[in-house]
Amino acid sequence: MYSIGEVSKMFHLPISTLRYYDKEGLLPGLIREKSNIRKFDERSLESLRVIECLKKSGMEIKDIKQFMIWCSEGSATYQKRLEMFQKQKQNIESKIDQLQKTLEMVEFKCWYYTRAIEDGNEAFAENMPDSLPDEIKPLYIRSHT
Amino acid sequence: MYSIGEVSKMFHLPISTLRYYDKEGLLPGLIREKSNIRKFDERSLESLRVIECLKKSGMEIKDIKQFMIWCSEGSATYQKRLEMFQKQKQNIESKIDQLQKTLEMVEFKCWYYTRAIEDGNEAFAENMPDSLPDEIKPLYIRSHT
DNA sequence: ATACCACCTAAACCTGACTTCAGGTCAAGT
DNA sequence: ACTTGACCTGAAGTCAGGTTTAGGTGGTAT
Repeated sequence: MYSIGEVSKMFHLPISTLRYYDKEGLLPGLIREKSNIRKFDERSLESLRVIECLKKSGMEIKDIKQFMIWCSEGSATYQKRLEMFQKQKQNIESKIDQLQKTLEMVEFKCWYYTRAIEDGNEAFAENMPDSLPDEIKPLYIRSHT
Repeated sequence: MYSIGEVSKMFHLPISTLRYYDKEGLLPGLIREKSNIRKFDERSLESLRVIECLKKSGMEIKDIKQFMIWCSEGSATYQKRLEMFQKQKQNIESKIDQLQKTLEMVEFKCWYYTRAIEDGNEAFAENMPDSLPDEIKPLYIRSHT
């Protein structure tokens, strides 16, 4: 059993954030000691680990809350929890795809300014993509579609 | 030359957002017609394309503004613009890495709930990772570190 | 001439995810 | 007795990135 201050240090989260998560219903199993003090057990810590992961994946607080509620409802909600993770898997995959495309555009811009610095101007940009090095062409094409 | 309404349709951005970008200094070259009406030329449209990309990469409005200002300052700022894109390239790469890790965790959870549905309970989770299928073990290990 | 449409501004409002504030409880140390 | 430190609460504040509102201008169609 851990106090809020200890958990704050363990997870590198401000105490205010832990209280906020509790208030928002992200820690449904959280226990209060006599005189109202929060006590985090192993299950609460596991909840925090899951919250950390779901937040990194871009999930919103209210959806994380729904998941935590399902967890506290037992085996009847396995299917819903699975569907939630399957949807989140797709969300993450499409985010990665989007970032890959953005990365190509940014790599193109790196090439572009490297060349502009060499030349001292951007005149080369006037007759693109014909004048492009072959390894840049596919970047250029995809960056502008 | 396009009106704000036309540009709004072309970029699928609300008019209010275009005005907001202008107010925040993201469109330094924007021209006003007699009687104060915004007119978007090819350069403004190219700015909007760049803004779209930089936003997708997760850059903040104030940093995009800085970039746009550098663009309007000519060849003296090529180096700064290059450095900005190089930094942004790294940001995107580490975001992708982070999402890959999160994806592994989410894939593990998909497997976990698929199994829980099969079994009707989560008892199998008690003696993990020993009881894990070999193809899940590496996921499990990485998901919890 | 009046109705309508697309445009304009400043300022207030909104959402999500926190953070800060003002004031209160309680156990332990001096 | 009193101060200190760790905890508690509800309410207000913050920040980014817009959106909405209220009121106003100017050109064209009936």
